[in-house]
Parts: sequence; C-alpha cells; structure tokens
Amino acid sequence: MPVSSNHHNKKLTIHNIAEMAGVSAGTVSRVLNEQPGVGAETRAHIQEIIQQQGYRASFFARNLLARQSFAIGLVFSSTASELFAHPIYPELMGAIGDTLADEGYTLTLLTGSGERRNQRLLREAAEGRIDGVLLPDIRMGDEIVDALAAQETPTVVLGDREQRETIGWVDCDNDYAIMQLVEMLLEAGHTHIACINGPADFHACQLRMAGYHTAMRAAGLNVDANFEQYGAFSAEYGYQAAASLLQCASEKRPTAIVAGSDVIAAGCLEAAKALGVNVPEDLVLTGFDDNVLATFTHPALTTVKMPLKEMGRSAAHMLISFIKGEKENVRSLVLPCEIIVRESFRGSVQSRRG
Amino acid sequence: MPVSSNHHNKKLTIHNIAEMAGVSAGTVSRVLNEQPGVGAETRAHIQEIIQQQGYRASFFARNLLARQSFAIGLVFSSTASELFAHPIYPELMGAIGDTLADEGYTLTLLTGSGERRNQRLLREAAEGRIDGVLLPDIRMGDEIVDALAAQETPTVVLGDREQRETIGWVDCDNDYAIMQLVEMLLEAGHTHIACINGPADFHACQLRMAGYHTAMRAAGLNVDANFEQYGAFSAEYGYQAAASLLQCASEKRPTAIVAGSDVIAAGCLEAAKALGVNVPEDLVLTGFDDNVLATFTHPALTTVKMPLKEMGRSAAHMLISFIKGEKENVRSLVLPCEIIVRESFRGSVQSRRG
DNA sequence: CTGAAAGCGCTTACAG
DNA sequence: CTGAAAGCGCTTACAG
Repeated sequence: MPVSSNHHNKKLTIHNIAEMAGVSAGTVSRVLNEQPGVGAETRAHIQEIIQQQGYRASFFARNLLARQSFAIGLVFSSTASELFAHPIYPELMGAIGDTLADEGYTLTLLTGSGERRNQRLLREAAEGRIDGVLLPDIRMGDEIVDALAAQETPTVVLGDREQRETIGWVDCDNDYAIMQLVEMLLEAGHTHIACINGPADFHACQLRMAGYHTAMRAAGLNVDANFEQYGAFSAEYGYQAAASLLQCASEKRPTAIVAGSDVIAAGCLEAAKALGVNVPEDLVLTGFDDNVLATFTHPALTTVKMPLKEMGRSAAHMLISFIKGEKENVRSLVLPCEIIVRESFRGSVQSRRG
Repeated sequence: MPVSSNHHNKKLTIHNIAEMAGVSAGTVSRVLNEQPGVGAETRAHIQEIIQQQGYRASFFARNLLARQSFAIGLVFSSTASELFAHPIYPELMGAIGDTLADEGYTLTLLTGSGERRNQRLLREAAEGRIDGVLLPDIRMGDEIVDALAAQETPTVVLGDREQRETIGWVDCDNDYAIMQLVEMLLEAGHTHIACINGPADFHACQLRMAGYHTAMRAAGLNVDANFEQYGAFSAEYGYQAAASLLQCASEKRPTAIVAGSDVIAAGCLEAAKALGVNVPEDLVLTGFDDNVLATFTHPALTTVKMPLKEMGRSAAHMLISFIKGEKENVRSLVLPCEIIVRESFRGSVQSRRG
C-alpha cells in the first residue's frame, strides 16, 4: 500500500474545497478572506478542510480583479561582474527587499542590459507582472527612464535626479560629502589636490566632481586639467591615473588624491607604493563607498559611507506610495553621507569635529 | 489644450481592441499568440491597432490557464549585511538571473530569515506565484528544505547536498580544493598546518574541513585539536584564532594556516602582522572565495575560486527541468573549484602544475 | 447566513 | 477564416 501518494492530486481549487465542505464556492471565498457573514460552525468546518488539504487560493485568479501584482521590479544595468566590483548593491538590495516584504510586496530582479533588458522591463510592467520599478544604477540619459515615464509605470530612480512627472528619485549628498573631504584637506594645508573619479556617465560621479570644484573654488584655487579625471570604478584605472600624476615634476605633483571609490583608491595606493611614495606621509588618499577592502589596505582608507539602508527603504516607500496613487507624496529625497576617517588621511578632522 | 492626456485611459482589454478592429476577442487572441487561421488583412489590421494602442495582454489572465508563473524564487537566509560580508552572492545571482531570463523565467528575490521568511516562501509557492525555488545559502538542517519537499515545490539547493526526492543540488568540490591546498603545503614541507574555518552549520565548511583531514591523514599526520576550528566568516574571528595559535610555544605553532574564507584569512594576516610574524616567510596563508580584497592585502592571498557562474547556470537549468517535469534530469552536480596562487603561499605549486 | 450568477481578462475547442 | 460560448480560479453584488 503506497503511503503518501495522496499528495499527488493536482492543484486544489476553491470548488473542490466547497464540495468537500458541502457549501458553495462563495462561502469558501468569504472564509478565505476573513469576511463576515458566515456562520461560526460553517466557518470552522471550512477552515478545517482548508487546513487539512493545505489549500491556497491561486494568486493569479485572486488578483485578476485587483489588477495588481504586488511585485516591483528592481533593475540592474550592470552585469554581474560589475555588481561584484561595486559592492554597494547587496546592502541596497537587502534594505529594499526587507521594506517591500514588510509592505506585502515582492521583489522581482531584472539583470542584464541593453535593448533586450529594456524591452523585457517595459513588457513586464505593461503586462502587469510588476506594479512599479526601482532603478538603482542607471546611467545619465538612459532612455529607459523616458520609456517608463511614457508608459506611466510608477518609477523611482536611486542615485540620480531625474525631473519627470511620474518619476521620483532618492539620492545621497555625494557633492557635499566630497566638498567636506576637500575642505578638510585644504585645512590640513593641501593645495595640490587631485580628483580621480569614476565614470562620467554616473550622475553620482558628476556630483562628486562638483563638490570637489566647489571647495577648490571657494579656496580660490585653480584646478589643473589633469587633476580632475573621470575613469572607471577599477583598481587598474586608479593605478594608471595615480602613477602618471605621481611621476610629474614635484611642484605639479598632487599631495592629496580624492578617489571616486575605494577600489580606485586602492589602485592609487598600489601606484604610490610602487613609486615609493608613502601614504599618508607624502600623499594622503580618500575613497568612497566604505567597501570591506577599505579596512584591509595599508593604510586603511578614509572614505565616505552612503546611507544605503535609508536610501533603499525610502525608495521602496516612495514607490509604493506612487503605486497606491497617494496624492501628497514626496517625489525627491537627498540623504546624508557619512565620512569615515582612517589612516590614509586623518588631517584636520579632529579639529573639525571637536 | 492638454497635449498628452489621451494616455490616461484605463488599462485596455482584449475586448477593447476587438471592438476597435471590428472583430471578436478570439480573433485578437489568435493574432496575439501568432496562431494560424486569421486572414492576412485582418491580422495586419489588428496588429496595427495593438501597436498604436500599446496594448499588452494581462499576464495574470493569460496564465490563469497555464497555471504557471514563470517566476522562480531565489531565497537568501542571510541578512543584507551578511550578504555584504560574503561576496560570492552577487556573482551567483547574476548568473542565475541571466540564465533564467534566457529561458523566459523571472527571478523573485526573497530575503529575510526565520519563520516569517519561511511562511512567506511556502505561501508564494503554494499560491503559484513562483514555480520553483533556488536556495543558495541554506544552513545544514534548515527545516525549510523539508517543508518545500512536502509541498512538492521544485527546489534546487546550492552549496549543500540534500538527498530528497523532489530536491536537487549543485555544489562545488570544496573538499577536494582544500585537500589539494593542504597537499601543496605538505609537499612544501609543512607539518604544522591549521584550518581556521567558517561556521560549522555550512555544509561547505564541513566539506572544507573534511578535505583538510583527508590530506593530513594521508600524510600520516595527527591533527591537534586546536588546529581545527570552526568559527565565523569574519576578520575578527580570523584575527582571534590566528593570534592565539601564533602565541603558542614554537613547536606547537602552525607554519601554515588554511582559512575558510578570504575575510578570515585577512584577519589571520592582521594578527600575524601585529605579532611580528612575517607572511609568507614565517607563516603561509590561504583563503577561500577569491574575494576582491584578496588582491589588495599584502601579501595578496592564495585562494580558491568557486565556479560561481557555472553553479548558478546549472542550478537554474536543473530547476527549470524539474518544473517542466522532464524525466531524465540530472539531480545533482559537483563542479570544480580553481586554486588561485598569489604571494601568501607560492609553495610547491609550480612543481605540481609543471 | 448562504447560494446562484455574473464578471475579472484571457484562451480554446466547436460551429459555421 | 471568424465568432459565440464555455472555461481558467477566484470574488462580489444580489437574492432569498
């Protein structure tokens, strides 16, 4: 006698349950949705059968009426290896996932890039598989943003500042953070400060550069053309850029480098070591991200920590508010970064904070 | 005159399109699904209207019949900060996401932990929101695996070797990789080799320990009790464990440490530096994961690279084959790791490979 | 308190 | 080649 083959019956429907309980489907539905208007005994009986049969109402059928998927799409433009190199995403993703779960939403992950990814995203939204979209690593001028707007898909961009009707954004004060860092360097007596930045098509990098310029200008200092560079979020780029700068004649050589990421800064550090330049004695150095590796380099990196948890949470809440069609919702938000001081630059921070 | 307010009409249905085209809903459906049996003119006309109206059939309605969601759940037990500390997941996730996209599946991310996460997962599967489940960081004996099996939800576990009927697994040869590493150490003349491992409730860590034992036993060496340790995937743990070992009397001190992760190894390295022990001269050291930080420590870490891309792809394919109910499917798979040699231990590797 | 019926947006035999 | 009708699994007024 086969023991547990009773599990092989195909998916139960509400009608099966109704039949077993000797009631109509409508009554089972009312019990399922904890609606009033069902006799206590009947209700108990139906509940028991539901329990023992392990019945669950089909999500799709249930939501044909509601016309909502209670899912939101989280879209990454980067490939997996880029994600790997830029480690802010896991934390962001975790915060978004937790918030959505609390609000009863599900998270759909969309990776890949290019036209194919875009078509997929647009379709999923149009088909109603996702109710809204979160874009955490969009490049400047990515046409997906306009396409989403045209389709009226509720959308929130992270780390950019799109100004469109149906689109909201959440960012952190990249510019202010770098400005503070440069001011600290200026206070410590540095005048030859270079900014080795990430890619120019990241709005965040533009902001970081802007913060650098603001501080330099306020101090009445000119910025040498090769002291302001856009590149890639890679150690190789950091190495190259720093090496070429450090080989200049001493009066044109930077005494401080503000890097666009910790990985870039780590590359700069390697270059300095290779050229016998001591950090922080002969060159001070700062990063961005508060990447794990920032604590393992020698010296450990002074860096900027983005409020990733808060950004993720805020973006998720904002998007849900869009989806619900709430009227008085916040459509933009800038959250503060935090400067983390370590050995690569301790400068005048103490005095600033004191 | 408001320009683009014509976009505010509520969601179009197949009946609206049918009406506009002067045909029945059935005919529109046939065009939508590229089925034969529609006149060329009619088809063209309907397609034009669909195009111009930007109509997309509702995914939910469409799949009421198919009873498939074409979504699979990717479940993480760890919290976001743990994910952050253990950086194998982004790459795994990317490989899984890309493969699923190619196969027409969507990826639903489920984070969080404990009973709440489990209930959510079980419900999503029972409701038909997801067709199957991928478990990439399950702890040994996690009861979710049995619950999923009881519910007959197609499931594939990564990094563990569950033996159940409806459950498949994909792993890498953690044991063999560590065994190789230890053999290399033995060949280089080491006899005092310690294994500072990750948590004991990760099956991968058990395997790594097993590989260590196998090699030691084969060499006829006894393993001192405090030379085999389980701990946490953290630099702090690595530091503590290494520090206490390195302070022993010289004949009880290890000359080599095989760490359970790069982060642990980085902690060991810090301890060595703090105690004035030179790496690799006085102590050789290996990690696991090929984390970015492994290239930035001094010396850079010899480590083990898991075949994450292949694991992700294989797991996705295996799960889809389960979902499709294919008969002759592979239900288990072990993929090979790769040893990455860097400065922290160059030992007899050359001779092994030569 | 409970049931029969219509409807959600689509698909699919079945007629014609 | 095309349409009318039944059905997918649920919910929701409307009767009784």
